[in-house]
Amino acid sequence: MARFIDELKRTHHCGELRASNEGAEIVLFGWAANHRDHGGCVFVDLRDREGITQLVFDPDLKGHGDGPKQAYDAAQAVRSEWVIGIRGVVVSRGANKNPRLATGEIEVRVVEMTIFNKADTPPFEIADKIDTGEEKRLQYRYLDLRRAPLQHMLRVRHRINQITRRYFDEAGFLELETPVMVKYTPGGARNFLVPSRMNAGKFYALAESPQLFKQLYMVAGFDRYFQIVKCFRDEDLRVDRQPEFTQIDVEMSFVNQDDVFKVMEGLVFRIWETVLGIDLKKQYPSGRFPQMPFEESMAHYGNDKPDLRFGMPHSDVTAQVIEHGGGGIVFWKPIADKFTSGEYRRDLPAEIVKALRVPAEHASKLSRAELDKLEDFVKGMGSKGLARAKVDAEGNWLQSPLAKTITPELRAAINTAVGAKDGDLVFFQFGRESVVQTVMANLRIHLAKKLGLIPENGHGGKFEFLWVVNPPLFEYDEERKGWATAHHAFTRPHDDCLELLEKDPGKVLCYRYDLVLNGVEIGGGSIRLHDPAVQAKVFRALGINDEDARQKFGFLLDALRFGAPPHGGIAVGMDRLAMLLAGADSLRDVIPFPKTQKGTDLMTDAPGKADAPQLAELKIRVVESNT
RNA sequence: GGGGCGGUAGUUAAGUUGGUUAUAACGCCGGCCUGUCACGCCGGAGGCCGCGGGUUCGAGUCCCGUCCGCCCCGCCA
Repeated sequence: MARFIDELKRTHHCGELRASNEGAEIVLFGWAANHRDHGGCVFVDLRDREGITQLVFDPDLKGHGDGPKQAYDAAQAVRSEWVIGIRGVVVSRGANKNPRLATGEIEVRVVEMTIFNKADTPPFEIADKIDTGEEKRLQYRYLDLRRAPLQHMLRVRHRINQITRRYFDEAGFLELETPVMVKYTPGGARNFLVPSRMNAGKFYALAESPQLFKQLYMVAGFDRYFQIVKCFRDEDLRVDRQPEFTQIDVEMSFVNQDDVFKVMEGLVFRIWETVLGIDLKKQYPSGRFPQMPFEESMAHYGNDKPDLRFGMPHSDVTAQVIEHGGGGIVFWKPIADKFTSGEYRRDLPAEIVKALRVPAEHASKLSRAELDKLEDFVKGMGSKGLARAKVDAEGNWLQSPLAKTITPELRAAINTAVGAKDGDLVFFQFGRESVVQTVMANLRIHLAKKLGLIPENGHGGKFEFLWVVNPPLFEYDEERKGWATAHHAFTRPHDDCLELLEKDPGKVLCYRYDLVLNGVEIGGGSIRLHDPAVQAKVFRALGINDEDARQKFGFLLDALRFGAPPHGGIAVGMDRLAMLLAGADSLRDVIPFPKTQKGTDLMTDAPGKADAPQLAELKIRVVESNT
């Protein structure tokens, strides 16, 4: 029998002792966070997941035999991150209280100690705030995870999981699982492939989402489904994109878009209440989040995930430019000429002109050098340059390459459109719509950060939720010269758009929706297309023939013919939700063992090579490419 | 696939127009110290300057290539 663990069981965690425990004899286990040897006595800060308790090793502690002396002798050798167990007595710190510590009123006089394990000197300090680079932290992730901020973030995940399960269970949803290894189908996100040994030469795909299976659950009559599920996508990574991530996946039968919104709003309200103690009812008294049409979001923010914590919307001034025939600006004339009808048509691959007004109070904070640097910023996104104009009290444009040639009429029209006032600064971007939108969307955020217009994330931060609704069902694919689905082929078009499916596909809107929080898309879904007749029309508009359709979605098409109820759903990115809740800047901070931007794991060195026998079994030959 | 930033003791960084012994802080090791809690004081050790080539009398510094990390575009629900 070992003295500690077998005989002496842990009585408390390191975060829970208070003045009320004075006099108690307790047993603590944990890691030595810090040691301060004062010659005559030794202090050790003992840490476990609940907090820190100060231990005092005093060789002259009376009434406990020679235990304290032995513990003191051993404690002198204790170093950072050694794992120890102690038996001791809780005493008041008297005048030496530490208000920064939850347990700061007391300390534990150690009577007996064991060293469970020594530790190498850690490569970085296990402290709340460290300046160690992420590379090192990921390499020693298990040490990084010992730090309180990361422990906190993983607790946030735990809370979200528990709340989500309880919420959906109470609302009559069933938590059902879907396969992770699924059939590979081209199109959409790239799949991770898993070779099949028993079917050599063939591959499973790791599911990029449970989409089709949750729809089949609806066909099977389960009515309300949810799952907290890992998904996999082999696409390039970003600060908010990981190759494997977790979704809160939901599907419901006999519902419309608004029914889905209500369910998800209820969940989000409860998560905010429980995790942050924030009552979102104060911000959204109706219990509902605001909605914005996709079209409006693109026009004012350049993307479908606007950050509404600050203003500075864009103005699309293409119509004005067209009306004035380019208004004397050489580069704008061709844009105007394309639209001889004078009608701005979003359904064609277009070139557009957008303006972004920075109000005078902020514009004055930007130096000439900073403004010039913005040029490099936009060029990195495919833009050729960034024209700007300072507006004076009469509406004249100063310090601007556009000022010399622009007609007073167009200048006035643009001033009106953007609401320009004395001292304002207006940025312009023109050219291919996709580039202009990307550049302007990023410029707006970049400027807001630079100007300090974005409040901090997390506790005490600002949370701006938004549903972006009614996007077009199709996007024009300029490479393929045809229409493609903006999402997937099973999104339901608006009923009043059905006729347009054949006549003018670009104008067809659909029941698809994104939930946006602070400029991050935290969820998206749609009402599905359950009517085979409409389905056929959509495929026709997409130029998908029956054979293709059968190849890709055969089983779903079959299922839809066997009595599919009207249904729809949504998937919420759990990691992104946790990131915003915890006030983290990166998904990697809320994922216990994240991948790097190249998809590698710096700790385990995954992915790795497979050995020859296994590859042979799979009938896979690895070709080294030297090109 | 493209654009940008970075890589120097265990960690984070400095390193001038290329110049002889590559700095600092924290950490680490040793010593001293009964009240610290970012303990303090004294002393010490610690370097493949990412890697490979080149230019040069001489390269952390300049050039070429390459690897790794980060941010963004493309891509991606």
